[in-house]
Amino acid sequence: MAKRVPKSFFQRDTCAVAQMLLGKELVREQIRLRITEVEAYLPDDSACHARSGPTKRNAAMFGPPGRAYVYLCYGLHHLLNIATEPEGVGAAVLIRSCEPLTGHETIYARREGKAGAPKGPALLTGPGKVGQALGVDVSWSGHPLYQAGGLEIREGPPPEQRCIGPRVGIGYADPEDRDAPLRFAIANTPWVSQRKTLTLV
DNA sequence: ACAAGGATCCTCT
DNA sequence: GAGGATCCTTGTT
Repeated sequence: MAKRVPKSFFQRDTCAVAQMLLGKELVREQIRLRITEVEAYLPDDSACHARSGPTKRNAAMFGPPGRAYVYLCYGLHHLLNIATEPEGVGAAVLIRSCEPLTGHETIYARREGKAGAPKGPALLTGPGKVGQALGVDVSWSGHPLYQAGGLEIREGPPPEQRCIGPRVGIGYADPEDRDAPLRFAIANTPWVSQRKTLTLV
């Protein structure tokens, strides 16, 4: 298995971390997911949860880089983020989509709803689905992703080509933040949500 | 103490 | 393409 991404990887510009996360692997127990789509949430960003300063919910965003920030969205979806920037600065990268590499049985079991787990990319293209597949919840906020145990990020082959576009679901943000090209995805893969809004880089 | 709204997903038309 | 589910967080009174 590939080695873990070191702590130093996360201590740099949030946009750089977001783009370099494409192709890396999220590993928990027997599940391995290739990261295919991410979004950057920056300091001084009206779309970022940290925009109003630290709170009980977003505290992990202000913590040291390389740790998980998991929060509950719409009362039912657990969204996985990775804290970036030095301690005291509120910024993070949201994991939007993944391609399953191993652990399909567990993923299917966790994603199974009334109609069963969907076949194909609908299985994991969306941040709520990724959180569900990995079995994370808000208690994972603050968990280090650069050390053994629990949830880890490991090296993987970088994408040959990338896509870029505006972020999803942030209509409440200021126009300049709402339209900022801070969403990154691997090109030429079906494991990406909302592909039509993306353009090749 | 209260009201408002959300970094989504799924189903139905 | 549109709407409901569902409940916690946040800012305000």
